[in-house]
Amino acid sequence: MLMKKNYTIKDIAELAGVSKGTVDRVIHKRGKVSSKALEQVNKVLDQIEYKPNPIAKSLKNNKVYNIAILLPDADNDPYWLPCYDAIKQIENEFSHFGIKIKKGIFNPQSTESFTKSAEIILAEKPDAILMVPLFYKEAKDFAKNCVDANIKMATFNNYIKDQKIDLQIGQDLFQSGRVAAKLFNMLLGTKASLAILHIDEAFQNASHMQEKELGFKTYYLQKELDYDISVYNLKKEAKIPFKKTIDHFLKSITPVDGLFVTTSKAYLLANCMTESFSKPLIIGYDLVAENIDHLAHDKIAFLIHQDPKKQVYLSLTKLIEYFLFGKPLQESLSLPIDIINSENYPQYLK
Amino acid sequence: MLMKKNYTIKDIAELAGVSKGTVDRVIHKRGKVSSKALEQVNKVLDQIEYKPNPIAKSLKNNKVYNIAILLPDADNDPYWLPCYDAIKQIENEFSHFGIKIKKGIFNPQSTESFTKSAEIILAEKPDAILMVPLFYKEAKDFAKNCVDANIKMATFNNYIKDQKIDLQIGQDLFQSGRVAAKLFNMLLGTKASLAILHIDEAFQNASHMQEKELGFKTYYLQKELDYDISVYNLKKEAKIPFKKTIDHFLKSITPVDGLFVTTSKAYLLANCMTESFSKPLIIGYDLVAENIDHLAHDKIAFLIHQDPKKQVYLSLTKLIEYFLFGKPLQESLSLPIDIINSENYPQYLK
DNA sequence: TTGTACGCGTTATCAC
DNA sequence: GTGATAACGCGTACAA
Repeated sequence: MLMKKNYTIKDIAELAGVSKGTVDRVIHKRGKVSSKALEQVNKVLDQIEYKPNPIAKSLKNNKVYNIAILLPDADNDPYWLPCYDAIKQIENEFSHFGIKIKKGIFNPQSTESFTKSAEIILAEKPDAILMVPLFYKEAKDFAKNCVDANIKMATFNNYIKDQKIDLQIGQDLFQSGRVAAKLFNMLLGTKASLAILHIDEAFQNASHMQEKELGFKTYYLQKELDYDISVYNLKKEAKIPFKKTIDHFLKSITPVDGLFVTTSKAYLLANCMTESFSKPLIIGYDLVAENIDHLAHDKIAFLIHQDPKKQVYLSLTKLIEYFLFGKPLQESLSLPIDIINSENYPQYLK
Repeated sequence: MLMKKNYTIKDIAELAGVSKGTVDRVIHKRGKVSSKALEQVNKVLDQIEYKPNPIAKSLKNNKVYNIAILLPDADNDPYWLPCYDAIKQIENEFSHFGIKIKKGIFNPQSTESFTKSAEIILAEKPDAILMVPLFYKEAKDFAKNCVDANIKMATFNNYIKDQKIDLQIGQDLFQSGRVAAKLFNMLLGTKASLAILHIDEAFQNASHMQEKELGFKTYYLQKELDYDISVYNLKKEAKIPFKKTIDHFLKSITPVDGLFVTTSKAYLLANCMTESFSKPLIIGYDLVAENIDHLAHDKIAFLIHQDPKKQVYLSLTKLIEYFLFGKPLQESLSLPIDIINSENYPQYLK
């Protein structure tokens, strides 16, 4: 094994005493090579390690790769805002590599909106589609259509089971429920009463919330702790302000030591905490502005950061590396479950 | 402003009615261009946005960039182990971009070892040096020498002040002390007694530990909490096992509610915790194997993750992007202060 | 079955 | 001053 670093096709051709074309035919198994030449080239290839130069490859191959992203509108829910930053960043970084990104934006409260955007995107036949599978059934069907149309399929934020997806990036939601449970356990000791709150505009996040709930409950069961846990669904009613619904709810329940909010809406709860109420500890999700404000003022104890920006950035990077450099796509990747308190949030915000 | 995306020099030449060479001279300000041609080219450049193609650039420019890394031996302290993974990963990813990495390994307990490695590295005049400035004075002097020799200088893990460094990546240590303080505050309430432990083989980490201590104390002062805080330095004595020193220490102090270990040596403490002792809460630093073991068994409450792997990976990436694509180097960058408990550590370990 | 020549975009050199 | 041309490494079309 020689030690020189990067061999080119030209190098190999010289070493084997044949021409570049022959080497190329051997490497790409195009045939039309005499057994003698084949042997000579293979002999060289065995001794050295040949890796094609990805730079030269992508310079030559000035194909445009179209990647589409199906994601929710950020006006409806600021949780999605960082995703748009990630897209912009990727566009800047990879515009010269022939990467084009097209956004398909849908209303997170409307299944029809999702389906419609999905159809528009699919009609343009991009090379890959990255989507947030908020609506499970629709997303799964759509994923199947894409796979059939030979479009690479990736998801973030949620997972899809029972359907082959090329790349799935997100957080282990069950485990994040356990993380919250552990935090309460440390803060409250061996005995306490807790409430799990699924607060959402609509219930499109149902499976999302349930996985968290399950992880949360499982923790206490496994540790055999004397925790009393009740579960509530709070949904925005047609003409009633959300605040009113929550206020009413808080007055109606028997006081608890801790509240676990499985969505990014913990701030709605914190908003309603008055002096009169017994001030339970709140653990919620996501670094949206209003949550951070309450975290900084100790009205929220902890937030779990799902880092949607990183999810998008990573997903796109993986897809791009697949197209440009032929790196394999891992099927699924779980990102860290970041625990955030009033002292460490700033570094997560850039 | 036209809408076509990436203009090449050839495009510009055609639009301006001159040759590629002339356009090149205008763009690179090499002179030798008639005022008429200059005007024509500038007119085109004003209307479109020209960004040179970094791929073609680096294909042509097949220069090798040598980057040297001065970092501690991982045998002495497993904390550094992940850094070596990061280096390997970078080598794989960028070998085709002409990036060569050379390691200069030193003993973290020996100033001479550092100086010697530094000299060897400097003698080879790499394009950039990334180092861990464990020994402040020596590192600062060395940094000055590098800057004078026109070598790009980067640091990770610790910061250097009063000396211009091109890139500094690390964690805000003062703030990480505050994070630990906040965690104790949440676990222990408004009144408690704590001990800060600086446990180290030697004291090369002095400034490191002191910044954490300062942040920790500052938190309680600012919040005006009734916390009693004592500080201890525990150092490995020549012929006495560290365990014995720590055991003795634990028996000698008045019991406290919490122990804050400012180094990665919290496991040494946890090892000595017996049933008889009152079991104070321990918060320490770093995901080394022994710490994680205690974390998983609830002998350590929290660990703060400094992510040395990410620090190295990011530092090297920034340097490489500077060389290959001319991206500017930010002077300093603070990474997130990750809070780790028994439920979320696995995702941080890959 | 082979070798050669061309083009991708940039840069540097060399005639004109 | 200027424009044509070679070179970086790869893939491929085409000629031998």
